[in-house]
Amino acid sequence: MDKGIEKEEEEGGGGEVCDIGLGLGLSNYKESIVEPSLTLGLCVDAFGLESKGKQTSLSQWKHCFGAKRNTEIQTDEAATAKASFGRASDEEEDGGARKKLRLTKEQSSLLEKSFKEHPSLNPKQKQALAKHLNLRPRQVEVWFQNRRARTKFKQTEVDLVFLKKWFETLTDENLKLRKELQELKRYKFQSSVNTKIATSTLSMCPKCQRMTGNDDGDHAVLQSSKPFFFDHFPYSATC
DNA sequence: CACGTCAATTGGATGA
DNA sequence: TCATCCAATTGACGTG
Repeated sequence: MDKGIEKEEEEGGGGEVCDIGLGLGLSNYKESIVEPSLTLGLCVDAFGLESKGKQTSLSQWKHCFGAKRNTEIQTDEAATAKASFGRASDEEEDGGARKKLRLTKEQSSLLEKSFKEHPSLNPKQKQALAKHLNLRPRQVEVWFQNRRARTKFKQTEVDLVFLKKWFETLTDENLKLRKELQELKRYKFQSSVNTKIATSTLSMCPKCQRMTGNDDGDHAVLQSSKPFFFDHFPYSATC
């Protein structure tokens, strides 16, 4: 699970929050962590709550520190004023309500380019990309996840169009085959009727051993050919 | 203001 | 147990 990381990262960058009033002893958290984490437990503990949920905790956090919003806005404005690549990674510095981050064109295009090269990142690539884009690794990871989801969705749409067309083709084919079958049945019936009529008026010539019509003294020979309906459908609909 | 987009979150599955 | 992925969802923001 990346929950641990998520927690660290999303709550990380909490330096400013820390500065504005959650003394928190964040330094106790992990000295090795570059971006000190603001654990919800701090707020929760402070109010004797047990909730571990992120959202809950965040709302508790907001609830607990109503003044935060101003700081948030200030932070945001400050962040917006920064250079493009610097902006995104500042997004969660307040550790408060989620704010919408828009990646810059440069960041997006580089991520796209990277995605085209390899739709999945190994940790090294992720780290390098994050460093290069001045984003947190988690942000890069999330971007790739969302990007894969978008790709899959688009592919599904393409597949859907293809399947619809295929379905139409098969429906047409099915209709053609049914018609052909009906015709064949009709001709078969007609043929059997004709045969009955023919046999009732035929007799064998004792001389040449061929079938002749009774009323035809010229030995009009009946060719033993294919039934007449055979060539009506030289090509099956399946061809 | 409804709606679309997209970064971010959540929770479950899976493999090492 | 941990890292990673995915699906579903949330929420901020831009736009018509």
